[in-house]
Amino acid sequence: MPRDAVITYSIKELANDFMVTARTLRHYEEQGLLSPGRQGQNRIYTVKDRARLSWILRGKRVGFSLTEIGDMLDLYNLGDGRETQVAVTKKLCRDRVDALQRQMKDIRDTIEELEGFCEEVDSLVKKKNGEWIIEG
Amino acid sequence: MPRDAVITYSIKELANDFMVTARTLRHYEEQGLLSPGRQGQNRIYTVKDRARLSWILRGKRVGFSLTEIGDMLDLYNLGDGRETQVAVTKKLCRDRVDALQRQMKDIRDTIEELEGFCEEVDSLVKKKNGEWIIEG
DNA sequence: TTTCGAATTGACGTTAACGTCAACGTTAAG
DNA sequence: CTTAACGTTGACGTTAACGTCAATTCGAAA
Repeated sequence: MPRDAVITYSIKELANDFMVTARTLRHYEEQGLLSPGRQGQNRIYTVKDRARLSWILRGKRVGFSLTEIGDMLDLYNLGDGRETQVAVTKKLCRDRVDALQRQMKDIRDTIEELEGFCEEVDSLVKKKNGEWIIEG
Repeated sequence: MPRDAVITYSIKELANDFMVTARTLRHYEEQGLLSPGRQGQNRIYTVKDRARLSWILRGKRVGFSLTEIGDMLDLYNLGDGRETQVAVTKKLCRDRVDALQRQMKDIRDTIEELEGFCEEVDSLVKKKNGEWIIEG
């Protein structure tokens, strides 16, 4: 029972919730992607850490490496509004978006190809049946 | 100059065309993804090999592993029209398509987030300028 | 107080997808 | 004939993203 009303998670809780191992969370921390607080020696994860992890995992699913994800998370840590930094950040952002859009096209094409193949298989079977071929 | 009118490619030609190394093509062959003919000792790639390679690389771009891509290419080698095999093949196909569609959603979400962040950065700068803050 | 479960920190192992390098064969040009 | 360019087969190296295991430590329950 939490003494305060602050929602936190143990490493295993968070790991289970996101279907990853505790080792994975420690690894992400080693890589600087997460930095949970400590309660004594143990890690305690907040809701913000949760959101961050969610972002990380989605990044992975779309094919980014951990270092790339780290870079993207760093973008959020601007703080200083130096004009050049802002410009750089926005360019990186747009580059990412472009890459993702190219990836979407690839996926669409692959889906089409797979569905086309699926139909091909169907018609192949029907043809066989049409010629009264019961089994190959 | 080719003696016949059959279009073929050397390993380096193909590699250059697709912006990969020769080693990569040999690696794909080791993994059974490609099986070019030989002219003496040298590999000769046909137009079919080209198409296969194109498929492989697109598969990579959408996040499949080489073994997964190999499995998918094997689907095309049905030949035997055994009913069960056909069913299995179609299920694998559909599973792939589902996975790809989930991936598309992830990508769309990520794009949204990135664009949202981009605008956030913009408004942050304008605010600063509105308050006559030239530089952070 | 002992014991148990959950967490921690090293540190080394593993897999995928190539990179890199050595040693060698072939062919066309000078 | 010899050099260069291109190709070949091992075979070992590398990086990323964790897995795995050993040796603790800590807090709560029996």
